[in-house]
Amino acid sequence: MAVTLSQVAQKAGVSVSVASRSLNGHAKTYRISDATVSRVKEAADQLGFRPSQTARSLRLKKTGLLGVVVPDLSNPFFASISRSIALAAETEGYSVIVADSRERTEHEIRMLQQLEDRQVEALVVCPVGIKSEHLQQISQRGTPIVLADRTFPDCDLVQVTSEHQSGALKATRLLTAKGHRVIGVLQGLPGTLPNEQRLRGHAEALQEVDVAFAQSLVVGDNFSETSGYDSAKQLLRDRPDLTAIFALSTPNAMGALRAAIELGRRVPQDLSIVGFDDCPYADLMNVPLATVCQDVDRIGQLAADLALVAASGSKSKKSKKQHCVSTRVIVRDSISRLSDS
Amino acid sequence: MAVTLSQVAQKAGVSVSVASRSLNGHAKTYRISDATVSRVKEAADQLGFRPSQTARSLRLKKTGLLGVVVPDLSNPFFASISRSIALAAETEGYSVIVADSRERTEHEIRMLQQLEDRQVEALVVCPVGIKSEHLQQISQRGTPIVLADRTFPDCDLVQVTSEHQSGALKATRLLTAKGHRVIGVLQGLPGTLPNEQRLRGHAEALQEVDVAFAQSLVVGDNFSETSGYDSAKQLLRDRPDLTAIFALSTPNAMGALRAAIELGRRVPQDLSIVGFDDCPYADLMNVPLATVCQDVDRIGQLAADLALVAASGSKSKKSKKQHCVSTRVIVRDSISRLSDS
DNA sequence: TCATTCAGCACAATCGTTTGTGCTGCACTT
DNA sequence: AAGTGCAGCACAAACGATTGTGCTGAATGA
Repeated sequence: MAVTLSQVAQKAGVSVSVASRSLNGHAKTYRISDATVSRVKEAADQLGFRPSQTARSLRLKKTGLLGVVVPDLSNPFFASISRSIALAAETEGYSVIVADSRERTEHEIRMLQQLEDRQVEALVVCPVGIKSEHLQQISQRGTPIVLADRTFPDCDLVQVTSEHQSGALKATRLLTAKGHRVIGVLQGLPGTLPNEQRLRGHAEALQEVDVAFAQSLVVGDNFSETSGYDSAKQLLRDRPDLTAIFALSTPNAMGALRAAIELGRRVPQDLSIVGFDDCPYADLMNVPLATVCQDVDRIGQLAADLALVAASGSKSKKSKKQHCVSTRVIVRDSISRLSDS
Repeated sequence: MAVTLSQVAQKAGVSVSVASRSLNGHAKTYRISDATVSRVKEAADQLGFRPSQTARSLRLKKTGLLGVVVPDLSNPFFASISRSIALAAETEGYSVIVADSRERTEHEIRMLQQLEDRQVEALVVCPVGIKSEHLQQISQRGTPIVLADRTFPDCDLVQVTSEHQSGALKATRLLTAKGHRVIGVLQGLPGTLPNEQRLRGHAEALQEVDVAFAQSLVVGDNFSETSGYDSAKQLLRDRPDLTAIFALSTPNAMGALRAAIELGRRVPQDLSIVGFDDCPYADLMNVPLATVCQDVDRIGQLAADLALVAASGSKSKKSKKQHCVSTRVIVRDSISRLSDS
């Protein structure tokens, strides 16, 4: 159906090799006359020739494809990351294949396999779970891989992550500065680097005001709204002395907000809430949620750039592995000063 | 780097053709002995053979790729559509390349070109703008194309769209039922099918209560928040008699909400607002926004299915062109009964 | 014993590019 | 006039798979 190079060559009255070189700008180095070049170009134009990317991928061993795997594309956080990756990739002439692992490692593995088979030149993965062997294997098999968001402490893959610890530090400080001392934490997936670093930052802020970090105040087991809702509800019942909640994700925070409303706790009068990550229209929320927000665009762009650099040879293994993107605190109305009664 | 079929063949002591057929289940039809088949399979396993998708794409003229173009991947609406497309495609063994047209026709054209060059087997496009020639051309060149969300009235491409008119009818009825008669409309991009059909539904609802549709109450020129904000602010100033606003998109509605707050108009006491499309956590908003929501999952799934069916031959042009997905009204607190003062 | 048959495989073309190398003339030189 | 050089192109081998067809040898029949 599509017009091929040999048809162009035929129309121009030359061989395919000459046609190829004429169109690729290799004319000079292969001594092809200007007259021939323009004849070829004209023929190509007239026929509407478009080189088959599939064929050149095979020949050049370069697919121009970047694989992206995220846990949930409908989550604005991952959607934004995917977007910035796609935009960054496009400026380099790459296309991105996105895959949704549906928060399941088994799917993640399958999607990665598929992408590897398609010979993507590099991968950007926001992993689910806490194991990284399958990722390391891919890397060892030769496909450069960049981890974003949920990375692994002990793993030597290239990683892009936010400054979780200092972000959490700043978040908790917002609370301690207002007098809060009994602060519940709605955590995400335990064992993941973001979660642990945020906990550490939280503990650090507590230490600044001489409060001991209490594991009993840390509840929840993943980044979802259900986890936030359930564990917040439990915590609010168990600990009447609780005056504030630090939620380690936006869904967690929304779950907390919902729980608070249902339990008749007014935010921020009865309960202050700080979240992690922003969400669209957060300022128009029931209670505009104070939060530490990550620079999703930068994360995506950086991850894409690192992946593409890795793809373009440069097998100098000495390049930096850990890349951190700074966070930004957004103060909104969900925090109130604790009346020292 | 990767292990090829010929390596497998060599290890098994057979020719590539035998190896190929052994692994593809064509053994019987080509009279290959069971012993040979298992030898080949074992060799493939041991070497970790994975067939090059690039090579088989070239040979089979099937890339197994589905192209998706959306105006803004960070918009939850398009993110969700992309996700359901990706999930649907995956079950059929397809991978999807997503491209973000950044709300610009010029980018859309470029992305489409790129996808065509990559020989995607079908396209799902949420077009920007109001021209469809470039889309028709692609279709004519042989790549099946399915339009979603923003479709074109006069165009004979396969389309998946919501029941905009009946949706808008239901939305406006929410307002007229509460006594509202002077209703401002924050419209999206004029000329697009969703916009026009929603306007028609709105007018239909007005007619039911014997109110003439007034063009002067229709403001705005695209689906963005800025458009909603600016035009709402203007409208609220110009028309003190206005008691309600129907926003034709979520960003438009959010802009209106922001404008209302800034102008000191309480929602819903002073001003009722109804939106189109839902957004995450809408129920936790400042004013939980009543809205007509589209079934994004269904839209994506349907679009993907149609695209893939079109890709799989079935050149029976007699298949249905226009596909409609029903909408659902979500009543929330942003509407109040008009006190008949 | 010779021809026929078919099981079991190998050969080679093909998909559409890119690219190393070889071939043909013409213009030179001496 | 024979050799040298180079401009200008064509040939053909890859890339890694799929697939139509041809080849070989053993088993069968007569």
